[in-house]
Amino acid sequence: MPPPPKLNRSRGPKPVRVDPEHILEAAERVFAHEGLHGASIRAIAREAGCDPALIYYYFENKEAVFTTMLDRKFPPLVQELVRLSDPADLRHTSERFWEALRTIHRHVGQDAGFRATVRGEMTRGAENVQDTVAQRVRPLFQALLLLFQQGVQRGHIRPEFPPALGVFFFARLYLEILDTVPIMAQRIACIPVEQALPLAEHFWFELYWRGISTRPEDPMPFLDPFKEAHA
Amino acid sequence: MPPPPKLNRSRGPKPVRVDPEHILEAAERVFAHEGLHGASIRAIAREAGCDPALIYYYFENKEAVFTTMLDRKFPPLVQELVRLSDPADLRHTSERFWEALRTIHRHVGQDAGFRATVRGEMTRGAENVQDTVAQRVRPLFQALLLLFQQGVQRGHIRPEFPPALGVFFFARLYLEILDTVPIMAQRIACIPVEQALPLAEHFWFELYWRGISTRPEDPMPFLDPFKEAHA
DNA sequence: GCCATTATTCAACAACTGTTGAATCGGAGT
DNA sequence: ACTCCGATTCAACAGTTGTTGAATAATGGC
Repeated sequence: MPPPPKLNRSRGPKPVRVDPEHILEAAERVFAHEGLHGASIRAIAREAGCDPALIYYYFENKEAVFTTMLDRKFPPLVQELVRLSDPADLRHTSERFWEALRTIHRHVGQDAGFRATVRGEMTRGAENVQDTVAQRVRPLFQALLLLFQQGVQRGHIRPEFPPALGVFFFARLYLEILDTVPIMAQRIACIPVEQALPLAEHFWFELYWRGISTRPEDPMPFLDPFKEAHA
Repeated sequence: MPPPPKLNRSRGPKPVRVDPEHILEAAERVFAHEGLHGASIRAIAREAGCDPALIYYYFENKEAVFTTMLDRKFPPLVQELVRLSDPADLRHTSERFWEALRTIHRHVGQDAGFRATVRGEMTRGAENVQDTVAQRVRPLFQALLLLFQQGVQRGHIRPEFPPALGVFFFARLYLEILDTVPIMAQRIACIPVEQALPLAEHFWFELYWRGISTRPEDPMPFLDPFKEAHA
């Protein structure tokens, strides 16, 4: 008796092609909750609505999916920050830094998964993954460094503050705020989550600028004031 | 032919008993690199030099190992911070905050794994694990909040700064510095790692205090100055 | 010397992981 | 009509995971 003709009618091209883009978007969502290590190929495939093997058809392995995802996210952000650090921009340094903050917010503010992944792989990931991430972060760091140094030259920023540290505090700690303020607000401090983040951004920037500024008490008119009660 | 008498002489009590303490210490080391999700019972057992099943003899499951570990670490830290927030302590608020920073450093500064785990499970962990962690963090938060509020009352801290945010920035961002400065120094900014962390702590505190202080320009004599060149 | 208890391991379970080779289907080219 | 190729899936691989039930050895009490 010949084996019953398995009704694998599902093989072959689908009505709508599952292209790499589609897989990357699914991967992003899955990496979000799980991190690089925790996100399984099967979970990504499930999210993308295809078979795990199809992912290997388009990508060499799991790590390639991850790095390709990075390469889609980082360049636009870096480009915008590079434009911001143009020496011809003569606005006050505090305002340019505020703009930098908003730029970062626009690019990665909605994407907790991306941030968690980058941070996770940076601090805990395997050696080569750390390198991969660091490579992408470095130009971002360089752009902000330029901005910082211009601030020192123009007398807006305290010259004794180590620029590398200044940039690190600005960017990395801001990401940390995006990541943890919602959770802390909810679980520890019992602040309504929607108010927590804008409030935190405002006061983080204020604190930061006072910290590095040569004239900490100067007003920052471009910052919308939060006059209402604070928890 | 009867099955050969398996020479399982290794069963039964060992010459030295593997007590729960020993397992917890091993678990701490393993959670360090891997996080709660990534650390396997088998890896912990290997580190402790026993069989995985023995861990289930002492602990209900993996999560129980984790929470027991938390319960050994948190209380001493909290206790010390509570002592620090005693209203009878009349030193200047900046000095007390600096002491709080050093206290945190003493308790969790050496233990990157503990920090990574707490942070990881807090932001990414399952719902109930998040609760577990939050429960342990809350008293710590409360102690620092008290310190902050005393600072406001004594006129040292800007009253318009939301206290919850102030405390959050202080503690959570400091942990972030402990975690990421070494890596950033090495991979991005190319600063020697040994110098990076003390430098970062110093300037973080300075920045923070200027940010929340009513008199940001006042000197802080208790801070050892870093007069040497900064990268 | 027997017995119960305690500490320890073994061996297996089912579920999951990254990855691969072969199979299949649909359409384009000729 | 035939062939070829790109897109897709199936089924399996070897490994790892959390967890458990039974087996075993040493120890202490009687």
